[in-house]
Amino acid sequence: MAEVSTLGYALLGLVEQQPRSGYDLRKIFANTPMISFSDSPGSIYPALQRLEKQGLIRSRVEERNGLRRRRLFHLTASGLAELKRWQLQLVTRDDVIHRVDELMLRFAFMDQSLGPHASLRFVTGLEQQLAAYIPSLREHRQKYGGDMPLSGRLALESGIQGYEGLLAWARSAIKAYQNQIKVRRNI
Amino acid sequence: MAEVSTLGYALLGLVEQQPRSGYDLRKIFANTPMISFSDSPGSIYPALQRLEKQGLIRSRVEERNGLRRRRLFHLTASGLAELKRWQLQLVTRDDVIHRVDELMLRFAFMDQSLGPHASLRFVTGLEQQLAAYIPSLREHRQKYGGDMPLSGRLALESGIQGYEGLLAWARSAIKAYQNQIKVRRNI
DNA sequence: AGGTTCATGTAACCCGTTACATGATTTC
DNA sequence: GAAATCATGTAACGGGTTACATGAACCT
Repeated sequence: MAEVSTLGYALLGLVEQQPRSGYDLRKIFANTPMISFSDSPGSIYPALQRLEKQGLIRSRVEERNGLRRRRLFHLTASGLAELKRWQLQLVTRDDVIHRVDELMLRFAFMDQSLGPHASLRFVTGLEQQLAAYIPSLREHRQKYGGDMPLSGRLALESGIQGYEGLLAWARSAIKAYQNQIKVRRNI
Repeated sequence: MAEVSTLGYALLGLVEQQPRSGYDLRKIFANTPMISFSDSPGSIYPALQRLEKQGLIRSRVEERNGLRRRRLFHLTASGLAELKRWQLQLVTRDDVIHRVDELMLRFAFMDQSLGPHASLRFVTGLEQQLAAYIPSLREHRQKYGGDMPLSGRLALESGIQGYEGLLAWARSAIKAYQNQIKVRRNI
């Protein structure tokens, strides 16, 4: 059976929050910071069909007095399990290099499906992978930076600063979760 | 005639620096910060074939005494023109939202093909688009941040900080080019 | 009556991924 | 002589992009 695409996981995370129609999902991709996903019907409706075929979501047509009918999708038990499996994977160096956006997506819905302890483990893993990867970029800059034209050097610099910013973010996220968990325990 | 993919432009930029073989290009994608591109032969060799069919690169087989022969690709005049056309496009809001990586790629090879004035125009345009886009993300955080679970809020925060970091980078790049151009003029 | 928004789809095309395949040369 | 590296390809598959298509309800 085929695998779930990044878009597929975004859809799973959104229909977990509440049952939604294809149109709802398109609006979210068009109007919120999830705008980095395409809101074209040609990507979303086929993706929903695939997820339903795989048994990860199910749909029913909602009849609404006066209003147009629409097809509402909701998550199944196996869809929730697949969502969790995907989120629980260890953060790898490869994720950090090739799939940063997907990492953030995995994290964005994590509290709602797995709770703060899993989220804390995730950002901790991310912090470690970033701390391990960034030095290799710095080394490259030191070795070859002198020979590069200014635009090349600056482009490399932008990559390094992007990862450094992410590392700083991960560290502040760790603290935020440590605080939250401590506070919860004291209630 | 079909268009050039992001990978295609990366290849054009690299063979502009010097003639290179498919294997050279794979090694660059495997061992340098351009590692965010895939180094699989199944992407690179077909991409090179497409570029050659489009007349943007040309190849000759290099015979090397003792060493294996390899196919060296070099940029054609029309390839250089296409590379420049792609790089000279105005930076749009859509670029900033959907194609940040491609923007950096456009910039990375810009000094070598177009010179510092074009690079300065590019980072200036990028700075403007970022400065215009970021407030809409901040607004979203202010409106909906309170209702979001911690992981969602943090994920949004990471996006905002990423764009803010890029904005700071763009401003420092603008200064770097202004200095460079001033110095050049005084020689 | 006409334009906009709501709402859901299909189909062709392209390209990246993954896996398979081959053979020469260098190194140990 | 075996393993690693050099070097170049092909083929099936899947999914995203773009464009096309349809129709109901709402607003003016």
